[in-house]
Amino acid sequence: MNLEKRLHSRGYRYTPQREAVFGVLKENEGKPLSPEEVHELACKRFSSLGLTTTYRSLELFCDLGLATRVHLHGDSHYYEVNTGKHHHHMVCLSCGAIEILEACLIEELKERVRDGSDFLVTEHCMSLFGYCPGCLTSRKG
Amino acid sequence: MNLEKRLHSRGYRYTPQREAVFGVLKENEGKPLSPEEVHELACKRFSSLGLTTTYRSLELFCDLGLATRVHLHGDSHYYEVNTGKHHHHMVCLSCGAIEILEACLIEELKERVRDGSDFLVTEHCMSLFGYCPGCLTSRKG
DNA sequence: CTTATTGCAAACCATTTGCATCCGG
DNA sequence: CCGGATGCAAATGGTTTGCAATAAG
Repeated sequence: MNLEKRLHSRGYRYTPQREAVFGVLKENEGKPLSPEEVHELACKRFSSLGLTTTYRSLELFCDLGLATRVHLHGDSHYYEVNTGKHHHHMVCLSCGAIEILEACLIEELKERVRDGSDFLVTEHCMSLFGYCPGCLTSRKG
Repeated sequence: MNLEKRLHSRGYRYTPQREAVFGVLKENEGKPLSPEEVHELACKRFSSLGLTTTYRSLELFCDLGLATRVHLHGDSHYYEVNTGKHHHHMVCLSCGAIEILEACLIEELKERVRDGSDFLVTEHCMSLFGYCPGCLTSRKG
């Protein structure tokens, strides 16, 4: 289902601003972007796009399940198009590069939680930090 | 080693403000606190403590390895005294309660990363979200 | 005495909100 | 046309910074 139908099916309007923001997310699948970055890129598609609208669109897409918030070390938020594929991220502490990590041991961990307490786990977030291949080699260089 | 010696050994001064802030962290071992919360509690020990000083003390303690930043879903930072015991947190989405989770599968995950890419993992953060035993039972009624 | 530390006020910066205008349906 | 959506400007809230006064060693 495309963006227009998704929006209409939930009673929202299909606007060029939303199209621009969503287009940027899709084009950067797997690369978490800050609202600022999204705005800058989306302005190339719809030049008069306001930053406020960018924020509001990103939140809306999260509500609709079209995008997800990514929680990294930093303070600002990041957003990614929701592909349905569960994954985490590895962030390079040197250059800031972000790699996708498909491995996730949450199911095993949930088992342990279930055994150890009555807490019901419904969500989780995890990020790994370290050094990417590029920074490792140039450092040794 | 106590706080006074730790500070002096690194050339910092031992002040009642720092003592108050550190005391609050120690007293709340295992319970991540926001700077605001730390400030409020520390004021009971040193009433004229400024919020700015609280922020600066918390950062200093992290640098000295006496405290650690905790990364939860929310936007504000949390701090915890550093006990040396690695652990994560489970946050209740209903009442906000935070439970300590000692289980951690990072070593297994590092193995997988090592096999799958050249990324060198040095740090990680993880938080689980869900519902605590109390909220689960009261919800069922 | 010397200078790190403190507390205040002001600056900062990402994000949110109020509101008049605009435009999708 | 009508109400949701937009963009601007102003407000917000957590955090940081500048600076003169203070106090640790």
